[in-house]
Amino acid sequence: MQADQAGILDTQLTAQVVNHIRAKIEDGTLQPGDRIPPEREFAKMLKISRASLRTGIGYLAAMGVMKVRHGVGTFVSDGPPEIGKSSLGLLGALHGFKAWQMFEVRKLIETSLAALAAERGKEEHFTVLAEEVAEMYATIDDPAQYLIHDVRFHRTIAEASGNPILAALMETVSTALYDERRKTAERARDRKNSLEAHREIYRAIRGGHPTEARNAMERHLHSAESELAAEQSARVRKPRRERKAKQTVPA
Amino acid sequence: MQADQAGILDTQLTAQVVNHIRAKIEDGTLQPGDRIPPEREFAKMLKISRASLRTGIGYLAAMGVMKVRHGVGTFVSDGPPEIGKSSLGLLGALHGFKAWQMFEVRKLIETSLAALAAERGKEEHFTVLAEEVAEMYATIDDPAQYLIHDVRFHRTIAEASGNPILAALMETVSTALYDERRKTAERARDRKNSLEAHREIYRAIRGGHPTEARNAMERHLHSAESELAAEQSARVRKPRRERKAKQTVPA
DNA sequence: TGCCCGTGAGAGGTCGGACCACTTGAATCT
DNA sequence: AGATTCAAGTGGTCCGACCTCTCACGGGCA
Repeated sequence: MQADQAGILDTQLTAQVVNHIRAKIEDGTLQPGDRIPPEREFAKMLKISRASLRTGIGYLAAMGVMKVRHGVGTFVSDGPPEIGKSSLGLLGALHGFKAWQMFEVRKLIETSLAALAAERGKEEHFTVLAEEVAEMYATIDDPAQYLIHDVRFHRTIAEASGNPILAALMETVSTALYDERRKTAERARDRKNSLEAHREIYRAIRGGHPTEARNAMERHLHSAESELAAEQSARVRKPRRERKAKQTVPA
Repeated sequence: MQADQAGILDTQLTAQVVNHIRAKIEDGTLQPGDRIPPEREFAKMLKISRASLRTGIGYLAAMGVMKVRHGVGTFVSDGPPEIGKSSLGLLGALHGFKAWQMFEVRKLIETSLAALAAERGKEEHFTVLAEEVAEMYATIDDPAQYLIHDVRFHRTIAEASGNPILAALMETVSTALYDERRKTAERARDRKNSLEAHREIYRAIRGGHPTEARNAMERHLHSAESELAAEQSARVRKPRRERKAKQTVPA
């Protein structure tokens, strides 16, 4: 488990900080929501400077393991797990990920999530799903509100799947995809179709039909992708600039 | 471009650094392999202290976007993309991810990868796959070497899938899973089975049969999981390594 | 009594600038 | 020519001072 191997952590000291906290987490000394000592104290304990300690904490914060609150303290993250949620967008720009590739991943994950939810979902999840569908009906004319319930619907399915890793991955991909489309305004007709699709998904899941749930989700995402593509094709695309020499770039 | 989504970035200044570089990457000014100015210079340009700059760079490095090389410089990452590769293990410990959950994700991703590879793979990929299978034959009695080719085989399939995001996710999950089992010694008979499985997968992919490829991969991973479970259950009375010793903080 | 606001302790955030450690390649010695 | 040395350049660490943000305590006022 001392997995710094491929890790190529910044340096010795940050690695020391990370391992120290990692150990505390793995043996249960530190649990979600717990607070670590003030930086000045902690630095003294570890016999390193405050700056180095902060580097290590920053690393953990970037991974989503720690949460720093100015003026309050530093805590172990206690919300739902996040895997590279904030980095996918940037990595996409860097490596030239295409929207269809992200969508392909999303479809893969969400269809499986739907199937798993149909298999393992509990009554409590079904209840929430039903509520969200109802809310979508109620907010069919309010795009912003509708979107909130749409997101919650998918998130609940993820939770019902019983696989938090898959749920986290869905969150990551969805977020990156959402950033891509944030500027596009959904059309009312799209929401109408979307609503129907969600109802189908809900029924398949509640009925305990994995394959149907998977197919319904597949159809839903497929049409969502088509709508998104249609909207985006109407927009101007900025081309990537060409650069050959690998040298220092002026700021 | 936009203000970082819900981005709970550490602070204003780190956000400034991240956005500055993000912008450069998004408009193509910075590309993989490029070097950014020396910290002292760069800090002066951005009119912030070197410490703050380093915080921002550390954040980007943690996300896998930047690569810092002591005594040389700081570069934009130029290898294959990584999504939370180093964080999954820690997040697993924190949120209590189970091995079966990780395996479930791995199966989902790799089976899809195999199917996609069968659809989209190019001759070059097939050639490499064939070579790796041959190497596996040759190293059937050398666990360490065998493992290397095993990994390369799967990695090549990922590349052949034409979806770098999915490939990166596979890498992430595999790494985390590998950390769990690094101590277990594979048995010769397992490698024998494994080898057969790889041959089947290879043939299905080369033949352009997505469904067969998916099924073959499914079978392969299923038996791999069983073997892993068998090995781990065999070592009862040894639940977790005791890292109490390391609690004493190596100074 | 009870609400409001000032205030200070404590926590993280930023700073600058000295000094250490690592890489690299040019200058020097053999 | 080849091996060795060394200095410049770049990231790594440290110190210690000061700024900003939160929050709770407690006095003042209604």
